[in-house]
Amino acid sequence: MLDKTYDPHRIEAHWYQRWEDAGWFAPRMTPDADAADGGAYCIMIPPPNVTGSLHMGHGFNNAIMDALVRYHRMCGDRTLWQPGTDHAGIATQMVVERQLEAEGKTRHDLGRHAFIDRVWNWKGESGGTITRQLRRLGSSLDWQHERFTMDEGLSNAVREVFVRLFEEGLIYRGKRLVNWDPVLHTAVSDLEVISEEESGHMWDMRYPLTNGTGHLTVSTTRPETMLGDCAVAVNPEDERYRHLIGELLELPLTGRRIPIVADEHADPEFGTGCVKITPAHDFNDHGVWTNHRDEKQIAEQPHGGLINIFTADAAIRANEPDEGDLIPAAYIGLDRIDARKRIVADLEAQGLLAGVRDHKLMVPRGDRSGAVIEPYLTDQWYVKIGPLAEPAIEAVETGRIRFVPDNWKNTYYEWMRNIQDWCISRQIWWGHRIPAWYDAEGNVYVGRSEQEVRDKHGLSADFALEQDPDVLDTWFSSALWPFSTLGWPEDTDRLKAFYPTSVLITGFDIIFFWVARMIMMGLKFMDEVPFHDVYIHGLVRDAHGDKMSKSKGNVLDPIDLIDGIELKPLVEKRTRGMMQPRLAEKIAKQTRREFPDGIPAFGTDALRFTFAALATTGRDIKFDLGRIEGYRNFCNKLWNASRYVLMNTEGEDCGGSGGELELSAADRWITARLHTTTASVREAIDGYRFDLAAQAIYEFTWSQFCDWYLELAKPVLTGEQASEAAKRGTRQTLVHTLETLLRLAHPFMPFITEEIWQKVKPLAGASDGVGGETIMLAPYPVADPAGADPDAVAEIEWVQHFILGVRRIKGEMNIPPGKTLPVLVANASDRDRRWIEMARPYLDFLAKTESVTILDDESEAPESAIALVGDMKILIPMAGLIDKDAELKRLDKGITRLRGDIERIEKKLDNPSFVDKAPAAVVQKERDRLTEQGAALAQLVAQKTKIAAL
RNA sequence: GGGUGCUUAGCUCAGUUGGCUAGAGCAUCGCCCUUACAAGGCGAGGGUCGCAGGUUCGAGCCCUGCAGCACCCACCA
Repeated sequence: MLDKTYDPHRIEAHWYQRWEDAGWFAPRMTPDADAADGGAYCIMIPPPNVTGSLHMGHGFNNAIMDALVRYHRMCGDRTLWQPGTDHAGIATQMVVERQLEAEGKTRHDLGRHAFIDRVWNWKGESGGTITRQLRRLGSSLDWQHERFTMDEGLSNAVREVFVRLFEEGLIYRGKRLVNWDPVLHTAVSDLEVISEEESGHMWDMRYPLTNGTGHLTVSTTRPETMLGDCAVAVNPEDERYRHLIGELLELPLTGRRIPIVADEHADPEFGTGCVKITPAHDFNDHGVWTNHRDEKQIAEQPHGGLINIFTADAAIRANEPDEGDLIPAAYIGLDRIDARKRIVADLEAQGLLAGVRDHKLMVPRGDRSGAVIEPYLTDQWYVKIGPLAEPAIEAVETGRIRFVPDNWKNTYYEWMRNIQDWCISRQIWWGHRIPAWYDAEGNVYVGRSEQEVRDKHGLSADFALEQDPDVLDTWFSSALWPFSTLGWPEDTDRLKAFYPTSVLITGFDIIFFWVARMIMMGLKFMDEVPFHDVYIHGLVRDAHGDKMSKSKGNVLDPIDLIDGIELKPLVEKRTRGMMQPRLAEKIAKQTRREFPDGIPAFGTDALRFTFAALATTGRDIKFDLGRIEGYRNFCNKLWNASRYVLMNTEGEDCGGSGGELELSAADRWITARLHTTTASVREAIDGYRFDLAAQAIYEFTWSQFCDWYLELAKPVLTGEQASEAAKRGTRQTLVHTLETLLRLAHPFMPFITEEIWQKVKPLAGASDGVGGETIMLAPYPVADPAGADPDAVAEIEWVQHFILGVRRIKGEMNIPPGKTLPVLVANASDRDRRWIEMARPYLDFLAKTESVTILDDESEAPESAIALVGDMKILIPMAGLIDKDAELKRLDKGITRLRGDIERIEKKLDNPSFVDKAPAAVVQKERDRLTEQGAALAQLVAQKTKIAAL
């Protein structure tokens, strides 16, 4: 027997342990001759940061993946859910650097080798956190094959891919403008730069013409970059300046002369129409420079016009020996902000500042450091992306890869068709070292190892080679995830069995970072798409729709929802490590207001069911505690219903004895409903509509099984007059329905279903081939089209209407539900009479009927409150119970509703074009309804007249 | 500037090729500790489906325009 109360904590821990120890998460590698083999099904986990911890996004993402994986496993597919973690280069390195900072050290104090050791240590220390938390969620991942992006095999795959791409000319090294993070001292890709509008200023600066005829005024948001100007551009069509093209300007503060060039980039409508060109510090300017670099006046500029003025810290650099005073001494060493102030002041002093005004501008910041990103000239490695993007676009166009919801393909196309070469080198230490070596002359050699390079190029052991200090962008290794985790470049059994994978489950935020790159790399190296479907889910937001973030203090930890948390530790957790004490105070206050009693423990199943229920397509989800509370209650409901079933079946004859078996209409009805539900749930899951699946399970369990079937079963189970055969039939139906329901719900609530199933299984017998050790390997229910039972459904619906009619009268007349009443029935057909006879135990039990008297002549009836079941009237004598006025009001309400309805239908049917053009079935439906409503109306009106006359 | 999504009950959301009286959960209001469950049972109230047009016999759903919200991409120095 189950415990009296549902306690998620007690059942969850031990079941997970059991599942994992038994090896049930591992995929079957070969087709099973006995089982219906559905082929391979595989999902790759989006690898979380190895040193990270679980957040709501992971919770959501994994709840969906596990539901799919458990469903397919139960369907008999050879199912693999591949686990693993990501080294998350910059993010992880930053964490360790922050630890060092607390000790007053930098990574340079340790040196590269010791620093990397330290990161590995940190990984060892905190690396188990997230995988432990994934286990708490019940995730059925194949842990025996867990991978890490920097383990030996995956590193090998990374080098292999790099070398092959390089040999094909798809990886190259070049000096270009990159997004430079002056705090982290590394290049980052376009995707890692977040531009947001900020308040700034626009400065108008005068550049004097060398011919003494005046000056041009240029506007800029970044005056300090003027030290690197190589020209001023005007639009060739601009009448105001056309005659000045080719003239020279004196670049203030430097004494350098720069030309006026004609370029479309200059918009005559904007500002003064004159643009300063700083090719080494602005992407657009660099483009202009490219167009004009061969013109004599530009080519004669220092460095051909491409003048870098910054250090890696974005401070003004010193002059090189051969540069003379290219950079004026006054500014050297100043940080870009100080330099700006100084330059503006100096220009003003010289009368060259024409004005300054407030200006909103988009400021690019590094997504990790928050530092303002600087366009900066450096040597970097790039992937030539065009040739890779083309087949990747085609794979989606031809439907080999399908986005769910479909509209995300537009986002994908948009980016892929405008894609830029991918800067893959990072000037950090934690990551895959670029497999390239340089000799003293700077020649580059690329190979899988230094030895391979030496062998290939015939370099002797004493020939000095130095490996490129840079590491690869984290996403480079992530891009290989779908095949590298399966053993590539080896041709392993797992690779053969599970690539291409079935579906990728992820958020829209990494479509570019990850999804697109996996598609490109998969097609390139496997010659096949990495997955067939991409299911894109929304973001988990807080109850108000705000993004969860540490700084807003509105983060919910999935583990806290599972285990519960007291207010005090919750506040402590939310305010820990806050930089600003004032912010911490505000968050503490807000948390105390929102969770005055902390967060109660809801359990994993409730959390997972909530995620499933909220997983509507193409929409972010607002996580409201009310929802999870509701689904915790649902778990409780299932628990208690199961207790009831067990109470009545354990130790009883559930039909296994071979004794005579009789199935009641209720038994057949719930069985029919179970088939319908099974069909909807399967259809919903197959269509990635987890919300609909959850809803169907919830509705069946609560509103059908608990509210009606268990109640209808009671008179049979406890009734004196019910036959043994009927009791056996009901017991069998109870057990069978519950057992099937548990399997149906298992992918969404793995723990509670397993716990209960273990108790129910022995009673259910092996009739459904469910004799196994665990529900997670039991077959998923199949809907039998023959399971529909229209007769039973009609009869039970009639019973329900009868009961509802009586209850409604009681409810509205404030008669206690438990009070038994004599009930009269008039205008009963033969079928009604038959059903009344059969349903008496149900009616007595659920409608609390004291007696049910069939009137052959309605005129015999005393004054009564009335309810209709089709044409049949249910009459409850009013004497002493029912208020005349209240009953009249009730009748009026019904009459008004019916009249309105009838009016609408008549209008429709009077419209010749409706009768003419609408499908016959629709018209007939309306006609039937009119008849029905008309009869009902007549009954109510007659009743009203009768009552009113009293 | 380009794009995507959203707007349905007090709140959070369903509503799948257009067709019964637009549904659910939560919240609200009554009546109930009925022997599985008060984390419960029974009943009730609550919506001119963002606005304005159009197509259609018929529109929450399709088309056009507008408004508001959210997000993505690009960017004028």
